[in-house]
Amino acid sequence: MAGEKGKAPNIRDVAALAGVSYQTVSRVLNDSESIKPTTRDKVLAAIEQLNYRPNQAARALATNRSRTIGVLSADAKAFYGPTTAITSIEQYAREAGYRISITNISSSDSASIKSGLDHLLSQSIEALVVIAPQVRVFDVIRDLSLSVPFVTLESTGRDPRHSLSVDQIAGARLATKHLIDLGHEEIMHISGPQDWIEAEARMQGFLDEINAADLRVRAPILGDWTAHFGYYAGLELLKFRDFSAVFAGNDQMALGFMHACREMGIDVPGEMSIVGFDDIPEAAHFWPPLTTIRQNFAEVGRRAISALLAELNGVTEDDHTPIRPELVVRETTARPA
Amino acid sequence: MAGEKGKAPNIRDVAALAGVSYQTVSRVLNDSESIKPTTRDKVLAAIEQLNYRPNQAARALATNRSRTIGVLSADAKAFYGPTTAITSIEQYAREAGYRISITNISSSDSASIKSGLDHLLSQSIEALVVIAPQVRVFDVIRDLSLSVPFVTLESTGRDPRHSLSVDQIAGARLATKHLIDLGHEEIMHISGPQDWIEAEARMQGFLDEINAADLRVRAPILGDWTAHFGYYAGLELLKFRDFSAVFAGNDQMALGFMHACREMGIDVPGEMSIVGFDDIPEAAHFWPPLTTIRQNFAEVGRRAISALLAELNGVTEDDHTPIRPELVVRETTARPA
DNA sequence: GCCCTTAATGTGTCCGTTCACATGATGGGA
DNA sequence: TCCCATCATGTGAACGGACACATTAAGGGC
Repeated sequence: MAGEKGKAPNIRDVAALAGVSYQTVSRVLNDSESIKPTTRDKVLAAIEQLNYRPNQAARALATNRSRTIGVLSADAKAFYGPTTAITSIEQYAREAGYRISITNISSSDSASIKSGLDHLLSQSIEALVVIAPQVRVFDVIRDLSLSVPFVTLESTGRDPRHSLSVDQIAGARLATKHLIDLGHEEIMHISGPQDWIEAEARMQGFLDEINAADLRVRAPILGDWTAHFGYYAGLELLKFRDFSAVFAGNDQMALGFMHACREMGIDVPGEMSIVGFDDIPEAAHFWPPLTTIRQNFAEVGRRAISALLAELNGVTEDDHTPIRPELVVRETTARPA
Repeated sequence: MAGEKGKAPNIRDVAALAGVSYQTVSRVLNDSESIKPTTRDKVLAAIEQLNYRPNQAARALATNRSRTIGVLSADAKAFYGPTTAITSIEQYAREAGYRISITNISSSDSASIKSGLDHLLSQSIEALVVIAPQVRVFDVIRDLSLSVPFVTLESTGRDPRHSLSVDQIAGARLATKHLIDLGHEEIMHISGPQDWIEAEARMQGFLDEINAADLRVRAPILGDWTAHFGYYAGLELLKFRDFSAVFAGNDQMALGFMHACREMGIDVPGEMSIVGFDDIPEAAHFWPPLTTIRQNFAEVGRRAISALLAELNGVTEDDHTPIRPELVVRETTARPA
């Protein structure tokens, strides 16, 4: 209401109104020690009256702390996981007095990664979360020899000090083992894009388990995470019905694959078992409800911030135990015919 | 590699190395007129060598421009739309040299809205995009009498100067009319939460069309956007099979409803027609593939930034024509039995 | 060769905040 | 009554840039 005109009030305006020095106001803002309650109240009243907000840019400049955490995110076509993680990151960061700055990169070539990273770095971020688990991102990061703490949300153990994630390999093994335990011997894997670490890890888990059971290894199909891909891949693959189960790299591709099954007149799970990955909220309502691997994305986000804050505060946090994924059995898997 | 130690280099370090004054460096950075090419190259070389990055906080302080656009986003349970819009906003903002700062609010009570807005405002954002179309957000914004340009992504025409969106009412009418044209006379609507403007608008469109056709109006069910809700609502509603078609407020609720249909042994579309809203990428692969209303979220994001930038540059942009949604007919709708 | 214009570059100040240090009140012990 | 610790508050600088203005070098007309 008041002071609607001209410049925003600054700390000296507040000081003048409260009849104290600007330093006193600063002390109140940063609730330092040794402020007489009466003065504090006066200052607070002045702040209120002027609708004063501290200028973050000035504060950042003076303290040399931006209180910003950068998030580098891949332009994923499957939204659920990354979005959940980012929301959670934002929440915990804000609670800790940080803000986040997000940059999306649309392709994984190093120029675009570099430009995204540059955009972030130029904001003097204090820490970095990378949710763009494309292999190449790591090379770029290594080249830049980042001076800020960072974590990447993945789990292949390439760089265990900086990575943090649901254990993708374990999840993939869980999924594959479930199919094997049901008696399937010819299992197909529809993977995510080759340059995604998550995709690589899930494929790894799949292969590990197949080998452990001494089954025939089939070359996985490389997809792009979308339901569309799962559908078209299904149409192709199902021309030769030489497999009885599919482990899809994510729920969307599983959905597309089921669509193809229906169109080809193949019963799920009677003639074909399917397992997805992620447990997106819709998965329980697919037809049939999808058996899948649940991962706790929000927890990943929480831990990311917690790890970064610890590092910012000089504490080394050693809780790099991967978060365990969980098999959710619904109705797309059964014993082979 | 070089200068790995201590403080980040500043403009004077660059100037010293290049053998010019700091002002010359500043000119190169802002590519002002009148710089001798030789000098520019020297400066550029020094920048490169020191791996210098301008300090955004200092720049913001000096220019009184944060180059930040705030995004206030609801913690939506249905991710596709908002996420797509945000990604698009980020992209276009970055192209225009702005960064975005996102704040998620998890509930729509005014305290939480206010705190989210405060968080944003304290970063001296230059403009604001609100993707939290809860009714109450508007009241808070009005109370604060914001001094920055803002747009909200909705379309009820409450505040036409500041709103921008796919025309939700038209979309809902399209969906409803499609059902009516097929011959349905008892049509149910499962709406989004009452405090969401989008939900209100879709309901409005539904009612308009029902009235226009002189059909019986049934009280819509108030949902929460999730597939779970659609499912449980379906289980309840289908006890009384006194309707032959459903218009769901979004695709997720439609999916859950279809799940319920199947469980109750009701054939879709034979005995029950269903239309969703949004056209999420998975909708084409639901079983049966979902008839729905497509809206172009990315375009909404693009226009939001474009409108804000225009306002920041003093141009008034009058292109508030709502973006037309589109009916996508797939396989969940048919003539009533 | 001189003066004036203009292109190219340099100097002082300010942006709003915090930090290190300085100063002013208050009061208790001798 | 004086002094010194302690609490409370004030003062000058600095952070890293941008802007307004000042200055210097180069070029053209006479």
